[in-house]
Amino acid sequence: MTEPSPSAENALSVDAPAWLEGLNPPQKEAVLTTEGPVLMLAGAGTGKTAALTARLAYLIRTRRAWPSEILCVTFTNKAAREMRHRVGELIGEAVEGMPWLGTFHSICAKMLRRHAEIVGLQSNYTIIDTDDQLRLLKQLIADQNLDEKRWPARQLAGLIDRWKNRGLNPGDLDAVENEAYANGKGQQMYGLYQQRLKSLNACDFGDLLLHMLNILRTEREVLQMYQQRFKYVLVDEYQDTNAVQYLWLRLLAQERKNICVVGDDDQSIYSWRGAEVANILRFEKDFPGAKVVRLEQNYRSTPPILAAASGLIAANSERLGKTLWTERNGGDKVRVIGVWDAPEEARRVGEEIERLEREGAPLEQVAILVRAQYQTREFEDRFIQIGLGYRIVGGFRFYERAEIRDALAYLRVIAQPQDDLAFERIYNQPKRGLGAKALEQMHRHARATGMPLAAASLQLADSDELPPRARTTIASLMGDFLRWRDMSETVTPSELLRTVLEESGYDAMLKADRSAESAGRADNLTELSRAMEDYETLGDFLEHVSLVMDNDAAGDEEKVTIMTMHAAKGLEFDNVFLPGWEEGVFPSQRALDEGGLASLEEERRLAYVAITRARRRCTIIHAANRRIYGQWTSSIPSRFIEELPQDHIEVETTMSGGASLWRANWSEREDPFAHVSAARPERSGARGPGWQRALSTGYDPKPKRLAEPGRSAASFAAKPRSDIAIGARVFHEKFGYGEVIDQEGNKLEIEFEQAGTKRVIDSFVSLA
DNA sequence: CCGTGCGGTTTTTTT
DNA sequence: AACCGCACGG
Repeated sequence: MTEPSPSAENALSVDAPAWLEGLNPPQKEAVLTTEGPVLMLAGAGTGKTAALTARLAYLIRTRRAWPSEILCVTFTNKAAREMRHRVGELIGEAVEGMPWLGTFHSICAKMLRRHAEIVGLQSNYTIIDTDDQLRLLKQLIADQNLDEKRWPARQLAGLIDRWKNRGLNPGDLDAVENEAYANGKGQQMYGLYQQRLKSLNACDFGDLLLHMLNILRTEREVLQMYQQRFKYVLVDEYQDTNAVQYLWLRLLAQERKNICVVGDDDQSIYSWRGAEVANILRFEKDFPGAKVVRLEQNYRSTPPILAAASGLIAANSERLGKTLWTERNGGDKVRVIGVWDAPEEARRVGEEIERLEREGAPLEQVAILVRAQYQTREFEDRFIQIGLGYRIVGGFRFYERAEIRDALAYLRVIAQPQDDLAFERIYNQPKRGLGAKALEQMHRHARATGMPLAAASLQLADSDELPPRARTTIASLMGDFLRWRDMSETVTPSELLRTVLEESGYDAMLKADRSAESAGRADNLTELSRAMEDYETLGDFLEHVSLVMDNDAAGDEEKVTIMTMHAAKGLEFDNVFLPGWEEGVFPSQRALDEGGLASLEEERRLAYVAITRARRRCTIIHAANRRIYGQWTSSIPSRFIEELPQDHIEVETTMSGGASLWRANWSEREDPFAHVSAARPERSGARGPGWQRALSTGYDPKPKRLAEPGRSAASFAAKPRSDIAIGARVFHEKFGYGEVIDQEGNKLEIEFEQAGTKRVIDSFVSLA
C-alpha cells in the first residue's frame, strides 16, 4: 500500500499512512495508541476488525515491531484466518511471518511443543478430543469401581473442563469442588486422569492452556523470554476469555503492558465455556491508566435492525452500556412471522429465499441462524427437495465422522506409539477377530509392564496368553505398523494414508459394505487424503486436525448458509433468517430450567448477536408446533419477540392452518411454560403483547407462493435429464438408493429403499 | 466373537 | 426420531 505520509492536522496522525484515513476518530485512536494498555469496546458492526487489522499493520509498517514480535489472539480459527488475510492485504506478504497470530489453543499448542518436557510430555504429544476424553474417563471410572450410570463420565469431563478453565490443577481443588463428583472423588479422579494423559503422552484442549500457564508460572526464564519477545499483545473477543486465558495473558503482557483488548460485553455468549465477562470489566484495574476507546458507529445494519437489536438487549441488566448509531437511513422493518409448524417454517424460509434469489440477491449473502444444531435438519430436508443450494457450517464435522476418525487413529498410532486411545479404536477395525477378550489381555499386560498398549500387544503375541489366531493377527498388525512407521519417514502423509487404508484392509471393508453410506465414506477418505497434501509432516497434519476442526469450505458460492448463532458471531449477511423463536427452543429449555437470570440474559445476548448479523433484512420466525425428541410439541412465541420494540418490527402470520386453529389447539392444553411466566409476572410471557399480536394478525388466505411464480414453478418447467427414465435405479446423497417412479421436468419421484417415497431434483441423484 | 434387538437417553452453544 | 450401551443367541 502507501508509504507513511506526514500530516500536520492532528498530532496522532503525524506518520499515519493514507489508509488510516478511512477510519473514524475512535478507530484511529485505537490504532495509533500503540503504547500502553488499550481497552476497545466495540459494538456489533462497528469496524472492530478493521481497526484491529489496521493496528497490526501500523505496528509492523512503522517498525515498532516485527511480525514475529506481536502476539495476536483470537477465539476461532475463522477469525484468525480472516485477520491474517486482511493484514496481508494491508502490508503484503509480511504476514507469512506472523507466527503468533492464532487461537488461544493453537498458540499454546505451539508453545507447549517447545516446553513439553517441563510438564512431563514429549514434544510430539497427542491432542485428544472430547470423544477420546470420554472413553478415557469411562475406563478410569470403571477402574475405580464407580457406577458410571450414577456418575456419568460426561459429568466428570464437564467438571474437569471447568476446573481447567479456571486454571485449577488437581491439587488446587478445595473440599467443595472435590465433593462435586462421586462423594468426594473429584480430586482423585482429576489427578488420575492427568496422570493417565501423561502416560499416553497426550493432553486435552484444556491442558494446552493450563500446562502453558503452569509453565509460565513456574519457569521464570521461559516467562521472561516470551515477555521479551512479545512487544505488543492484541486480543480479540476479550469478553469471551476465561480465567486461564486471562491469567496467561496477564503474565505475558505484564512486563511491557502494551496490550490491546477488544470486546463487547453485549456479545458475551460463552459463559458456559467458562468465559467471564468480568475480565473485561476489570481490565482497567489490572492495567491502570488503560485508554478506553468506544466504537459505536455501526456500518453494517439498517436503522430498524439496529433499533430492534438495541431495544432487545436493553432488557438485560448488567451492561457496560453502549449506544450504537448509524448514518444510514431507511431500511425494512424486522419481520416477525408466525407459522403453524416446523415444516411450514422451512417451506416458508425456502420461498422467501427463492424470492430473494429472483430479485437478484446472491445466495451466499443469505443465512439461516439457529439456536441448536437439531434445527438444521428441517431446512436441509426442504432445501434438498426444492433444489436450493445450502451449506451447513459446523454440524457433523468432517473430522468427527467415524471413518475419518478411524483413519486418523491409524495415523496417530504411527506418529505416536503411546497413543493407546487411538490403538483401541482401530485394533479391530476392520474386523480382524480381535475382541474384548484380547483387549483385556493387552490391557492387563500393558498395565503390568507399564508399556503402551501397542507394544504390550506385540509382546503378548509372543506368548501363549492368547489363542494362536489372535497371536498371528496381532503380530501381523504390529508388523504393519512398524513398516508404516518406517515409511512415514520417507513418503508424504497423504501417500502414507493411502497405503495404510489399502494394506489395513479398511478400503476393502468399505468396498464390501453395500449400505447406502459406504460410498460416501470412501469419498470422505479420499477427501481426507487430499486435505493432507498440504502438509509436510504427519505431526503438522495431526495438530491441524485437532485444533482446526472447522470444515467451512470457503469459496462455496451460490449457497445459503445454515449455522448456529454461536458460529455466526463475527459474520455478516445481507439477509438473515432466524427461525425457532419459541420458548423452549430460544431461549432454550436448558437456559430456562437451569442457569436462572444470568442464563436468560446470555440467551438474550445471543439474540442480539443473531439480529446484528443482518445488514439489510432480518426475518424472525416462530412455529406453533414442533417435534422435540420425536414428540410433537406445541410452543408459544419467544419472550424475545415481545421484547422487540414494536415500532421497528412488522408482524405477519401465515399459518396454513390459520390462527384460529392455533388458538383452538392452545385453549385445550395446559400451558407448559406457566412456571416460566409465573417467574416473571411483570412480563406475563405466555400471553403478552407478542402473543396477542401473533394471534390477532390472522392468516393470509391466499398464500403468496400460490400467487407468485416461484423457483419451484420455474424448476417445474426445467429440462429433464435424458439419462434418467422411469424405473431407473438411482442413488441420493441423503436418501440412499431407490427407484424412479415418476418424472416431471427435472423433478423425480423416487421410491427409496430406506426413506420411502420422495420428490427430488434430478441433479441430486446419480444413476446407481 | 459378532450381529441383533431392547431400552434408555438425548439437544445447546466450541476450542 | 436416532443413537448408544447392553444382554442374548448364533
